[in-house]
Amino acid sequence: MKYDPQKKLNRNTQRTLKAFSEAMFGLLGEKNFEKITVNELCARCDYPRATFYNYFDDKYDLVSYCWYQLGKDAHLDAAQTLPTNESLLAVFDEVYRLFTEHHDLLNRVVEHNPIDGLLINDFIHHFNQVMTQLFANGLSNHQTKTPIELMAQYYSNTVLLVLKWVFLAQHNVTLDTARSYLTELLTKPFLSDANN
Amino acid sequence: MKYDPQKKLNRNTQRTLKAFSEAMFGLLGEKNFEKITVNELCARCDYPRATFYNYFDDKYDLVSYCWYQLGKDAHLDAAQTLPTNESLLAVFDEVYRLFTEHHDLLNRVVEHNPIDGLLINDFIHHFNQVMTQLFANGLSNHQTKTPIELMAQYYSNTVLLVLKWVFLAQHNVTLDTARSYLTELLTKPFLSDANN
DNA sequence: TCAAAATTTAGACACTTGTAAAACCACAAA
DNA sequence: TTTGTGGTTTTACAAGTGTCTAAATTTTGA
Repeated sequence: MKYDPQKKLNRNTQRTLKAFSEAMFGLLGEKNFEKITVNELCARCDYPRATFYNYFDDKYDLVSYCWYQLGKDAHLDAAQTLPTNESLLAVFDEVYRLFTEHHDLLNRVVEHNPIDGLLINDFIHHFNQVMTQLFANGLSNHQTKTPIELMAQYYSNTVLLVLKWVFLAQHNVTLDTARSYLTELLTKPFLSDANN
Repeated sequence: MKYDPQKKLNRNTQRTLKAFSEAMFGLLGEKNFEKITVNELCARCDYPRATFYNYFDDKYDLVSYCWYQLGKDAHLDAAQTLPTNESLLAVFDEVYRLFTEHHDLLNRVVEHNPIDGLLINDFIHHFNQVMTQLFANGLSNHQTKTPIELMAQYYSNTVLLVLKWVFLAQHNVTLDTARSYLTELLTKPFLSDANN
């Protein structure tokens, strides 16, 4: 991104960013991301090519701005109070809520894009970044042999693994079931040798 | 891949595949993957463009063939005997060994490619696929509330998280330390509320 | 209200991509 | 030796990418 979305932007800039991200969201629901061209995006929102490159480096840049937009109204303050079961699950719940809110967008995206393709990877990766950061802060005064950064990545990874399973791999289980999966994964005390 | 590397290939085909993958390995150590063009690959191994497209769909296709080549001499049979601590760690050890074997290639790659960029994601993803498959087989007669496929993904994810930390994020800790991280992550019985 | 400053747009450019048709080659069977 | 077949290579092409310059337009501040 050439513009920092955190910063105050003038009305014109906001309008342009919105137009492009809406064009992208629209097209994502219609066809494979790889097949989407910059020309197409520009045609859809009726801006010249040069304007696109004025705001974004390329379509990857735009799509990551889209994920930012999509994620920015999640309230993940619970992560600040890590480490507790409750706060971890609270974060999980909130992202579950967010993904539910955009359920039909996600469904349409999954229809046209492979689950392990670049686009969905990128989507997951975006939230992974955000959550890892949050968890790392929350864990900052926690002490373990394992580095905090690694722990944060682990928790974020695992939370998103379950959410990907539910919303992108479309197993569409209830929040309670999803929670029970997450809890089992995180608490399962390693594979027992006496098992089976 | 237009050719199945499992199948027997005639000498010519093998030579061509090898030439292209070596060209790719070479260039990966020299510059960012995004900047590598098909023309460049062809120039390096002195094959015409059309030949490239004869064998691969695009450079992503080639690079995934490269990862396949790199990974194919890992002996991961231990995964068949899941679920036990030992077999999981045995798999971990073996991939650790494999990555150590290619330590300088990985270092060079990391020098030119962002840790969270497309290339390294793809690299991790390749091994994730392979390991998830193995674990899913190993777990097939194991019963839990959580779906087996999800469990397999969880173990594979976590193993690779640590390996990525060590080899790609270049914290370069010893096998023993790496093992202890993995064990702590997998056994840590959730975040305790009484903590800190 | 006007001129300077900044931003947006048009058009062109060099380059890459992936595909397709036709020429070319090697090697086997007749 | 001839002929056919399969694969490789040449060449050409349509389309997309990202960059650049200059012109047009908008914004800003005096």
